Amino acid sequence: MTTPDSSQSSDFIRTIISEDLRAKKNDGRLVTRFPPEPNGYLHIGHAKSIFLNFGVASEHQGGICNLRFDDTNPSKEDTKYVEAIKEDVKWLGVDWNDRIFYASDYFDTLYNYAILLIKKSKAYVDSLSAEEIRAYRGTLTEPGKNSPWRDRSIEENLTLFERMRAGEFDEGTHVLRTKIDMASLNMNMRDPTLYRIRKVPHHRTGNKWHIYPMYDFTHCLSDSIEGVTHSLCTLEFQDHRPLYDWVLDELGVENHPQQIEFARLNISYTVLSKRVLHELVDRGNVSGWDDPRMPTLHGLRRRGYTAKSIRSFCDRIGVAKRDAVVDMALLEHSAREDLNHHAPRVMAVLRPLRLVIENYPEDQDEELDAPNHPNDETMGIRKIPFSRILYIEQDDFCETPPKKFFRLAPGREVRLRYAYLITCIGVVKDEQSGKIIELRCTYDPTTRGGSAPDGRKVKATVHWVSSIHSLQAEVRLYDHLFTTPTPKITNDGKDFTSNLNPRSLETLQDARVEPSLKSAVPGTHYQFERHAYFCVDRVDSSDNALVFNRTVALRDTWSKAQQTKTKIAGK
RNA sequence: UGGGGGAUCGUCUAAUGGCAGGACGGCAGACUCUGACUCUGUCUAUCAAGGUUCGAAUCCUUGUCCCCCAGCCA
Repeated sequence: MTTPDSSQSSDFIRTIISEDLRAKKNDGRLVTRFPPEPNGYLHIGHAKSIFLNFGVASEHQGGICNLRFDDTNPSKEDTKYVEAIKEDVKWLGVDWNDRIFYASDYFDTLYNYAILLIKKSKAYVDSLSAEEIRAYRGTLTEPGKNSPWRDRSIEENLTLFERMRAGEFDEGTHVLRTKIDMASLNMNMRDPTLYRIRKVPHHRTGNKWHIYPMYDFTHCLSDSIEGVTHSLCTLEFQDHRPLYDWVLDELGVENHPQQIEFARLNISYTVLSKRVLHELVDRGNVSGWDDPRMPTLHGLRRRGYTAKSIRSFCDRIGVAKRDAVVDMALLEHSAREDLNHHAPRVMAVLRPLRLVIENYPEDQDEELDAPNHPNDETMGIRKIPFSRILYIEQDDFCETPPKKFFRLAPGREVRLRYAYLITCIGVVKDEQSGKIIELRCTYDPTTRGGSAPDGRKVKATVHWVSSIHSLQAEVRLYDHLFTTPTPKITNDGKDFTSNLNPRSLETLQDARVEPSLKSAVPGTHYQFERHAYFCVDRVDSSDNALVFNRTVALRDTWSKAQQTKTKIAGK
């Protein structure tokens, strides 16, 4: 079990649980569970549930939380998803110890419970087609009507159900349904289906079964079997709670957990629906479940989000019952907050502009000391090579600087970070295009390290790399996957993909990074100073082909001010 | 127009009859060898209308708006 987080704020679920515990309900036991279906990858919405379930259990003496795969639909599920889910949960820092379960482990028990219901005359085999069942169900405002097969004898039902199990019937010919009330105001209570025939192999039980139990039958019983006390799920299951309780009551089980619903997570500029994420993967809108633009845990991890930042994000958003869309900026803040402490600083020039220091000897170079973290000496220092020809960022030079532009300009002096003060004395342009291709500068040899003996100040410090010493790298700049805060809301009946952001990925092939990054280990986090936090891509990066993913940009009041100015000017 | 839920700063979220608070965000400033970080100040909220009460986000009444439900998905 993970360590309790003492700073954990309370929420309505924790309040209920604390009260139950104080009242010695369930003999003072606390058992929760995280029940993913292995039909896709986990996303950050699942992280919310994981931290809620495992978190609340860890906060109480003796509390436990199970990891349980809800694997009742073999046509959609796969072992590869089971493995990916386990990896993600582990990555989040959650330890389920040996408490890993599968609903499919309960298939025999579930089958016997189904027989019990039949014997109690509370379930029957229906031979209507799927379409007919739908038609008989009625509508939201009209009651349904009983199936003609509803009054089969217990013996006939038993025989038919056994034959379903034995694989004697084709898919769709029969189902086992409860006998509740076709006129119920709650659609879920109109004789919901318990079992359907599926003639596909299951990733864990192989060909043993030809019938599979439905969620409403499986979930409550699995909870009960595992001794779960508090079954936490999302809001859309509120209407299912009467059925959850009905099944357990009818079967007279010993342990009857309490289902409590909370609002699922939504984040602006992305989608958190496994179905939709599946579509993005299948249609090739992204490179896969682990595309760094995806809100999946695999994607976020590859993008450079840390488990800790995701946890603090989940702590911050809280747990409540109202529908909400959390600002993506809050997630980004959580990333910066963690990375700021831990990511070593390095210099990288994303869009290089050649800079020649005329008074620096051609055949000379030297090494300068640079701290790995400006506010944390314990992270040490590294050497950075300096020479006559450097690269700086194109954005750090402006031939006709606007007001408040502090960076390099003709005749202006700035500091090269941890190096020297330089002054721009000339600009070389391409004769054809007029594009600036090189800057001519002089340096002040007395300013080695970056400060002037005479105490003079400069308004800006720019980062740089030495041209011959620097390394080429590919840099992937990621932006929001969608252009609108609520991607599922579209105009003119268009598909949600019409809101996909065409600029969600910009790849820079000619970035130059300092040589200390030579053997950067995949998955390592860095701050490219004055740019952003980056993560060495765990899939594509190697010693001879460095690839960096931008996790999240540094806050940038300068460019923000520029954008505001442009916007105002555009009006 | 059935049933089940929900409405508090721009966004999340506290306050369970007693000062509407926190975080993100925005704005302004200080600091700065990252226009970062940090720090300071500041901005903005109880869905509406009635009622009960010394006192209401909270209790009552009547409305309004939003979400979910008609899978042999979970």
